[in-house]
Amino acid sequence: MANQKQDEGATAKLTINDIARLAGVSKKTVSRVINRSPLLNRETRDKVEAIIRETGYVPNPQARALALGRNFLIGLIYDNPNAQMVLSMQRGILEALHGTEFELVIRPVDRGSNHVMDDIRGFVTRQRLFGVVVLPPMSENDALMRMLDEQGCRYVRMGSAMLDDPEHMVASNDREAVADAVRHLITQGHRRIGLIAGPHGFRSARERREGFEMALAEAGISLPRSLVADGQYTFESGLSASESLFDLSPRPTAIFASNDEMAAGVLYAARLRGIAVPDELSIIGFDDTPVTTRVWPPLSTVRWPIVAMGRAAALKLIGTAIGEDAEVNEPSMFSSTLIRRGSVAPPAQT
Amino acid sequence: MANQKQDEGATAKLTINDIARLAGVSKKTVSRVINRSPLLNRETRDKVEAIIRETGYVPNPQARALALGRNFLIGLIYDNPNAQMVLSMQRGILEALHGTEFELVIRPVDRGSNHVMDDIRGFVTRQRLFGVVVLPPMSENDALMRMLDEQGCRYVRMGSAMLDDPEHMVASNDREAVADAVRHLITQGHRRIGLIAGPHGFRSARERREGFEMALAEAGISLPRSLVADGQYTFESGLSASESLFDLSPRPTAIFASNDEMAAGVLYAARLRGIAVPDELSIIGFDDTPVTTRVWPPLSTVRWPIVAMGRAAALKLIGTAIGEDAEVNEPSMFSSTLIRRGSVAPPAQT
DNA sequence: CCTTTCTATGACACCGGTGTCTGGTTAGAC
DNA sequence: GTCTAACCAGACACCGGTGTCATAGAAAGG
Repeated sequence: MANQKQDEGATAKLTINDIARLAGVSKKTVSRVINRSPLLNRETRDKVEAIIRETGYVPNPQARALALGRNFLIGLIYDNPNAQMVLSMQRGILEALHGTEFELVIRPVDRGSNHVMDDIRGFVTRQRLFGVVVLPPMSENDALMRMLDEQGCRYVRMGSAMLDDPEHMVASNDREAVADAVRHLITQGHRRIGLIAGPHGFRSARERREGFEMALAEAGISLPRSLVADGQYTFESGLSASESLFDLSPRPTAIFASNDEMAAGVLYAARLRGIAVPDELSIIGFDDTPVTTRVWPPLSTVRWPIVAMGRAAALKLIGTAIGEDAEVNEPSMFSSTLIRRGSVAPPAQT
Repeated sequence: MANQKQDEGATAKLTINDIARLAGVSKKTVSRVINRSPLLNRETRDKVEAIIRETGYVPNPQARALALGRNFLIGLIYDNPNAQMVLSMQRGILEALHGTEFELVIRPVDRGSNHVMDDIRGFVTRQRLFGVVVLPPMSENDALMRMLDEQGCRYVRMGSAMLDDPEHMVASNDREAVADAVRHLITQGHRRIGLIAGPHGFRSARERREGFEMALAEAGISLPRSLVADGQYTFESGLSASESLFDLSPRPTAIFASNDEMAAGVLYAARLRGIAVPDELSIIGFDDTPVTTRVWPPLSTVRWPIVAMGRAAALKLIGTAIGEDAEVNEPSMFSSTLIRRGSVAPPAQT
């Protein structure tokens, strides 16, 4: 709109040739300066650097990518109902990428669709991504990883258990974390503890269920099938799943919901029935999403270090970029902790 | 891991030359096929297309970007406390980008930092982005837009009021939406209505406040300064802001919170004080985030079409790509609607 | 049948960087 | 005073596409 820029971009883009001409050197020398080549005369370097600073020259990443044969784009592939977790993961990855020349390209996919595979293939091959981070539940798809391998696309997968080479995986130990949470309930005196499981096909659902069963088994508590209700990781599914649990007689005195959304559903259902939480019913969720502190009473839950895991995943990916054989010492296994809030109490005396 | 791929990428990347050789034509002809040039012999086209299909050739986007002088990356710049809104916006933009060759690169920034401007400049120039979508409150920064202009970077900004040329802006009409919500409260019989305002410096905070004041003025209700509390769009700020409102005597019978997080804070504070909602206090929030349906009672709120607005923003941006002068007929103004849930009732008879 | 016009294709330079190899200086060794 | 080595910097090809222009062959016109 201003009159002085007729053409696109007032700052007519400078090229390496412009800098070379201004500095009176060859483009290759400028290239050396940019890439911090050690075999450069100090004066030459200073001179070129001064020009670069003055002009504000920025190398064209497309040209660089073309010449180098690889680009600086990391993809994030996800298909997860948990918005909060996706966003935290983005944050973690971006923290790791900050200050590097890498950028993050996001790609939500539809797990249900029968061309997910093609979608993702198109995504990674079209953009020639440097690598991708895959979030659960997509990350549990081994066929996808094989495909990525075939396409020569690096990957790191996130998950609830170590499913792969630690070099390609960042995981939290859901099973143990849930077992801890359930042990906490048992310590409080609970014996009839209900489980709202996550959807079939989610590894996290299985891990959490196994942790639940593990803790009960340890304490010698039997688990009738009726105390396990199926959920879909959604608020609504938590709501309806708890209905079936509430119909039981005797009613469970505590419920572990496999994620916070469902735990919020349990709480809501309890209110609808006039069941007091935590006096008549204890609830523990999983994820530590903000909703846990918005409801009343605030929900006890299991917190896992999403941001740190995202950061670790990204560092694993770009670690190989720095030096092909540079040791990548990011941890692969993260542990979660039980956050105690107001939704757990000893069972009523009855 | 498999023995057949020694080198990176089992599918050694095919180039346009390979296709040209296989098809027995020049690379330019292959290029024409890819770009659907109309002046091509049918047979030639079919032959080349067949080869492309068989081999699974995908043009290198970096080379394309270099030759074309522009790339196919859209940036999303945001600095917003509202996770849900950021994610919905991402979804809307991605919907619009789906099926095109554009990808979305995300870039959260720190508004507080005093090198935000440089950060963003680095982002858009380094990657030579095709264009960016800027979310509030960054989108209210006119200096940023000038800078983007200077860098020759297209942009579309999102906001709560039309701040710019409709070509560069997608906005919702927050003022009118809030006025509607408050009119609803007035219709129910409320006269002492409190406001929890958003942070200074957020245009949305101002618009919502003005809508609030507008509705009261229409009804001839005066607004003492004490009925307005400052918030920061966070749950905690809503919580503490409502304390001051609750200390008033007489207490307001209704509170409009400028976003849902703060509305959730009001609800929480009410519970702490033993104030019944909606019997003794009505609450309306803004945004229609999931938390509104997780709490008890579910919160009435104002819903704005985030996803649709994101889609519109992206289409505006890439619309100019299709044909330089193609009419972009995406709407620029969107309107919000009041969602009635359980947090509003007529004031108590007292 | 020859010229003109149009159509379909190819040759070649170019986009903006990087890798390789070569050549000119300078310094150190004899 | 040479010879050699070390060090710097430049020439040039190349990455994988696209734009421009030339040209061969076919179709149209006289």
